[in-house]
Amino acid sequence: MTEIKLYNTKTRSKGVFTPIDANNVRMYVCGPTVYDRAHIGNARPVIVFDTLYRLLRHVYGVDHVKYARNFTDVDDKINQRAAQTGRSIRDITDETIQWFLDDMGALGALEPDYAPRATEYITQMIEMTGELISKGFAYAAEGHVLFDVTSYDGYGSLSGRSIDDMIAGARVEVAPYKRNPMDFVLWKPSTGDQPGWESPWGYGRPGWHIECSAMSRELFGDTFDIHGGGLDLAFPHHENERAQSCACCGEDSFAQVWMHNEMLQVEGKKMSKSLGNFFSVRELLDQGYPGEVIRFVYLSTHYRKPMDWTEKKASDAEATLRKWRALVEGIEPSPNAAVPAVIACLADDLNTAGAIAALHDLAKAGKAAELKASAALLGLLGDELGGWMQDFPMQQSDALTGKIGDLYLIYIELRAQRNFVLADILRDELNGIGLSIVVNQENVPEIAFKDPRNREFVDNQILVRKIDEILARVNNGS
RNA sequence: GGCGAGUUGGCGGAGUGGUUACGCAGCGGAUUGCAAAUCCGUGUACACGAGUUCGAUUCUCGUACUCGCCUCCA
Repeated sequence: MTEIKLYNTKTRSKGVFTPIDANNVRMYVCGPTVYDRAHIGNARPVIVFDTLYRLLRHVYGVDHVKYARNFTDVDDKINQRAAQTGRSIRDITDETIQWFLDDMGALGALEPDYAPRATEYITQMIEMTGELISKGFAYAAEGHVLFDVTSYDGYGSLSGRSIDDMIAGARVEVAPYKRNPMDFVLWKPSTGDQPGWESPWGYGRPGWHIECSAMSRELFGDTFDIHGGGLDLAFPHHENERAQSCACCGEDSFAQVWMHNEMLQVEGKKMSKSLGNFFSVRELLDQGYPGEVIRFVYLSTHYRKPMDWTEKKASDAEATLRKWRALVEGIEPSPNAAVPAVIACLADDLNTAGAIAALHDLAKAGKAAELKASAALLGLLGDELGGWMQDFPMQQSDALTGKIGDLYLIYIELRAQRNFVLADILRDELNGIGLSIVVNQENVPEIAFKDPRNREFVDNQILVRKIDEILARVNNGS
């Protein structure tokens, strides 16, 4: 069996992954708060852990791996959105969840085995909160229930912080009902217009962190294998999750391996609305970047390094995928033809960049079946993401098609007359307006759009006019 | 202030105590009317200083710089 090594945030080292039960490998990944379209940063953990999911299924068998990713559908941002728009919370969360699934599906992400919604596990959260109180790790005060961070010795060990240092930093919400400023909310009161549930501590709603503890316990039991998410979640979210669960269920309970992906930047800068480089996955897709290209770009950088989204990378990725897809077209890979070199890279703490290099080797050697089977482990070159190769978003008008036909005939004629000077001028001019004309191996010219997704082409009339101008100049020259 | 990560050839980006990453671009050649595509060939890079070592880009320490988290955030 392939030996998988993973970097564990908890131990700050890479180690051999040994599942608790190889027949039931369990992975829990923090999913989105559903109030808006997923931005491109949200996509990183989805793609990273989707790739890990594929590897685990490859190694342990499809039926022996379970993957859960939650939807946080109770949150003040959602409440705010509801208040602003006058829509119901359920309406907003339903719609956003579907968006998320659609957008991530477009990136080739498999759907997890479980996609629990927080609001469907309130009972379990209330139960766990009560358990924490009775075990002396939490206390009720003014309608709130708070976790007492000083009651749990291991608090801070996951993210490498000490309570004293953090209090010194003094960036915590101070509240009169807190015994310690670092104490965090398990349950809080709701007023009339906020979502809420009856509880032993009054009408209220859960704090953010308790949902993952309660849901992973319900789905996976007190202990499971891998917990993943973005590095920004390490503190406070994961620290608090772990404190709750380990306090409640025992020190060695909860996740055995903690994995965190690094953050994403755009053209070298932190993504932010003020810089104007903040965009959703949907926007990227609508701009014409195929989901597979986006996925390839993400996988080109190791998940524990900051990743920069750039147009250059996207166009490089597209060129590579075009080549590879041409190579594997019509190839039926044998199910287990994935190449050891690729598997070995992925098994080494998900070295996707190394795996891609190994795929390049296969492509260079012309090993199409191996390439296709190996790429499938990274969720690439499958039929489900291949549509973009045929896509031709630009609609051609009859007038444009006719003009291109004219150009084609003229070019052939010029070459037949061996009037290469004029033929080359025509070609250069066409290049200038985004049309390429290339003579193939059979000596037949082919006209193509250099960038079929170029927005300027949407207006065919402009292109027709430009072609007319070129034709006029060429005719004058003849 | 606290915690952490990074600095690799023109660009992107892996990895390794001594041997070619890989991709793109570039350069040379084949091919072509010229191109494009394709094929062949080509690059000795690892922030700086010190230490460990027979030998360090790779380990240790320090310096500089960059970045992230500590507040909702993947």
